[in-house]
Amino acid sequence: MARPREFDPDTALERAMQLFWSKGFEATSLDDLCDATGLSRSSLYAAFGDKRTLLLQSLERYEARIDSFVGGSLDRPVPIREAMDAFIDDLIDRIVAGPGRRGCFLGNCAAEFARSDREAVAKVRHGLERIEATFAAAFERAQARGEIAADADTIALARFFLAAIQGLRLVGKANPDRRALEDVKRVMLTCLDR
Amino acid sequence: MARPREFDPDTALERAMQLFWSKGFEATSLDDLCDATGLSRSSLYAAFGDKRTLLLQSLERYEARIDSFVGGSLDRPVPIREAMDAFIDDLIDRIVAGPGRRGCFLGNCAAEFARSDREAVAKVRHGLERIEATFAAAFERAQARGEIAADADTIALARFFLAAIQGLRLVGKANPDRRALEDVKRVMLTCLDR
DNA sequence: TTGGTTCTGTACTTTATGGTACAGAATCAG
DNA sequence: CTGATTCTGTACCATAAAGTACAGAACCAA
Repeated sequence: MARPREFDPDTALERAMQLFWSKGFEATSLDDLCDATGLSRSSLYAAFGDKRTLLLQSLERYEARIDSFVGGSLDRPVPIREAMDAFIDDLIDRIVAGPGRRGCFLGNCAAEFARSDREAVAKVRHGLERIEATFAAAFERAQARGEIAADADTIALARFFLAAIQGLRLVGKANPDRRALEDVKRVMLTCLDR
Repeated sequence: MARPREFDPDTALERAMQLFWSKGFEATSLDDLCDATGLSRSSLYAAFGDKRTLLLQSLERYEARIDSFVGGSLDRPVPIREAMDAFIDDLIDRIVAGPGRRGCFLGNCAAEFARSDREAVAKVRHGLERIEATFAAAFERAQARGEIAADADTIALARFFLAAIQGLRLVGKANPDRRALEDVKRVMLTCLDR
């Protein structure tokens, strides 16, 4: 062992992820990344490999975070409908206020890489499936509590909410209008009443 | 008047649009555009202005086309639920088969330009609102026919389907799995039964 | 035919990009 | 203290990009 690192890789990755999330992969230059992380090119490359590898690591980081965020939001001692309502309301608040306007990092990467990077898309799919499973688990618990019809298909519901929320966030980018987004939310939530 | 054009601007724009739709704006180079259209740089610039202007024109072209496609799909002599089912099934078919995997051009641009190009986003919003209106009109007609509950909010329904379909197409990019997408469709359609 | 005008293709310029080389600074083991 | 080793910053390289200049081809009017 010799000279130790002068930076914290964890915070550097966090900053890189935030930047990729906000600007997308192509639109983020290495200079941008160096500015945001405070690292020089050499340190960046030594620590994380090239730009694309850094993106893949950012995706993994995001996946873990978003999944635990979703899980935490839905695993509260309130009816599932109430929890979902609050969860989506929170998303809408952030879209309208601005910071949520950058969408979901997974969704952004799905849009950007669908045709060009199979490995990145595989990571995105993995992340989406994980969120889907988290939704499904919450719906199953709610079903056991009698809050969702016993014959409801919780997997289908999970897939639906996954897609609908991606759509909400995407549409919100172009039209961050609270009323419109709340209309979407209201109809979405009726799918739990059955 | 002097030397006439050797190309058809309409087909050139069509090809440019297809390319932007498939690859996105940043990832499409001028060389790509010249290859696809068969034009030289000079002709491209003289006819359409710079790359960004060409994208904006592509957006307008797409908007008109997608709106008339949606309108045509929903304005058939069948119950609205059946028409929506067929419409979404068609989307799913294309996603699974491949060509639909590039998503909706409006959605792609929403994702790519949300933060970087207000004018492009305004065009996207305009297009989305137009589709929303087309959905709403179809739902109102269906409501008048008694196929949708008289107290249903057709605007909210339109906004919901707009977002949900964007979500379906986005998720389909990362995971073009027919069963999963049909699950999403099935739950979506229940929102018309009320 | 001819002259003015518009179109087309090539070659170029400028700028920005991702990635690398390398010299020197900082550290720890012995 | 010393020297091997790892880290950091600067300078650099090659490439690709968007956009432009310009010469010459194609056309129409007279």
